[in-house]
Amino acid sequence: MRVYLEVLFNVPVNQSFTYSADCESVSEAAGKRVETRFGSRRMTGYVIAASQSVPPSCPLPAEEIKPVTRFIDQEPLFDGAQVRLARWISSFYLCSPGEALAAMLPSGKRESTPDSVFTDDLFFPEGTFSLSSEQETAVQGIVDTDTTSPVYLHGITGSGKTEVFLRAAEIILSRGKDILYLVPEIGLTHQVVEAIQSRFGSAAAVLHSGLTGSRRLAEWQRIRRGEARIVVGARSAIFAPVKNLGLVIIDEEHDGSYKSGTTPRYHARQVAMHRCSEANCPLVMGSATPSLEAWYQIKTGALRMYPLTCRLSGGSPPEISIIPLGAGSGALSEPLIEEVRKTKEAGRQSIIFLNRRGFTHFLRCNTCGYSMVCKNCSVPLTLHRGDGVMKCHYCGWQIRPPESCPECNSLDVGYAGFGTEYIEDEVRSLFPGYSVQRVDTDTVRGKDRLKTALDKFRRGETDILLGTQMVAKGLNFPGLRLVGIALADTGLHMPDFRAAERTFSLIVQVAGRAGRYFPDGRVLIQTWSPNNPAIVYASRCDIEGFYAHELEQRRALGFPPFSRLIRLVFRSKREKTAETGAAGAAAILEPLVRGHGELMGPAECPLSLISGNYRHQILLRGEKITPLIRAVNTFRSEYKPVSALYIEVDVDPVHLL
DNA sequence: AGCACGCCGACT
DNA sequence: GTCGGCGTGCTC
Repeated sequence: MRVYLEVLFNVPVNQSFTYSADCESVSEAAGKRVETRFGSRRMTGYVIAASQSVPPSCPLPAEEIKPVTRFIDQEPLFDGAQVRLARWISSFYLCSPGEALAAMLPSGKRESTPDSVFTDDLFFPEGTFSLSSEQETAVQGIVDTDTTSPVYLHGITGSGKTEVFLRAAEIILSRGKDILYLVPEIGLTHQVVEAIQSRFGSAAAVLHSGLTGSRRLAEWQRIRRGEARIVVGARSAIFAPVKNLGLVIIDEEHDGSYKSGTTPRYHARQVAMHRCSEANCPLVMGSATPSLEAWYQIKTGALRMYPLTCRLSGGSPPEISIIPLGAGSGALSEPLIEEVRKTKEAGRQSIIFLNRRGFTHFLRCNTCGYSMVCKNCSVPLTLHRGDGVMKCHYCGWQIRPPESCPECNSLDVGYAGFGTEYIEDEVRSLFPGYSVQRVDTDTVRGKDRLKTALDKFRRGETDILLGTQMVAKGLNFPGLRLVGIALADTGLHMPDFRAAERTFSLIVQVAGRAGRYFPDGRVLIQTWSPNNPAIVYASRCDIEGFYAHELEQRRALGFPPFSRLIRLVFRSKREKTAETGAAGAAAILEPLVRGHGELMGPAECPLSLISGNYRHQILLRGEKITPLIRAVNTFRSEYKPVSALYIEVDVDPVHLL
């Protein structure tokens, strides 16, 4: 039987294409992938519909319609619900439906079987040990069928969030519904994955980044067939094809990896909200340091918050001290050196935490730590050596760099980097005879080497671990006593309005590592800005205080959560093209957003040159996101960019570099 | 997004 | 005289 297929491709074209195929029946084709000729190249296409007649959307006569080369899948991969979700993604995040669908689906060609088999194929709920009353209340709040507003579990590290999630999952599963359990990208949430696999056996599917395409496809089909009913995975697991969605769990909700960095630039939390409201099922998120967006919703009552205040594993919060750095400081201060020694003498271990290398083009007073921010946006200004001015990358405001510090009149103002890259040498020479291990993406390639390094530390074979973000999450080390944060400021000088939020969150998360098992944990925060609110509140573990302060800042400056943003990046090999392209776009966009918000910029992106491309940006800001999306849509249809100019659209951006 | 087709400068 | 630059337009 000759059938006509409506096919989408992973190309930025808002259109489907018609192909033909010989099938047993019309219904067997939809939801499968096909291999086709598309123009002059071979491509994978997604069959979203099939019929016996040429669909009206096809402008060609039947005889010019090409046949597909072959069907890739035996079984369908997706159904109407997923196509609808793809269309929603495409309209919200401004990409083509084909791009959205491609991002949702696994790319494996043939299913393969797992190399490790489950020993326990039985689903066995584990209702034996009891929850605290706080935990019990939270579980009831999540599974309560009378209210469907999302729930937030706010709890410090070790307060038993995972147990609440798992208990709620058991209850939802017992009602015959399915669960999506999202964890951050960094594959260090082993405990959660292991807990789920041991508790739910083969009813669980794990979609981690280490899976091959064919394994991923096999897991995907297990989910589709209803064999796996609880899915654990990173961002893209929000698209898992569970039949009867009953609960979505987002662990470490504040984590930036929930936002996709490539088209479609979706946020798993936003997609989760959409899926849950379609399925009329609960959504629960949790973190010790919620995103400001989430915190604001808790305060307005849009999210129901359940606090978890007890440290179940015993121990007490670590003692946290701020160590101010000043002129002439080395990378390690005297107090930190002293504490590392004391820790070793006590037979315990230290972690020295290094942030990523900071942004070096900002101006800092080397006497008082003052750094210059935009008067409109309160975002760090970056220096342009070429024209000798400081510029704001949000609004374009600029000013000449001062000769002396506006705060303390010191003449020692400059742009010097911090030199944390030499910290390893310094540590080794300061502590001869100590075993030192550095853990970051440069030194630890591949998951095995990371795991080996961390296992070694856990067994107490390493005295000092030098680490980046990788060691900041989800790991418990029994022998750990001291956490030193080499330079808490680095993040603060990022030209990004979320800099304070990230710095605060990082310090609180890192501090949570120390004193997890022992009552005498110590955290030392080295900083040039000992009075910075993010650092001061973090050092006191004053969550409420920080959020109240930061919300006021955001309100005053009109940034999220008090507004929504769309970022447009104009990228070109030629500086002028990017600049004039952005200017031309701004002229069209400005009247389109008027009445719904404002246009900020155009300005150079903080990272103005990435792999040979010059980048300029426009930020649209408004109270509601929908009119802004509409404005960008109209703009896209009106504005024909000159050649070699590429436009990237990011709805609700989380990184503005 | 690719990729082919097409129209103007520096090479054997 | 060609090789190749990337601007323009299309993909069922």
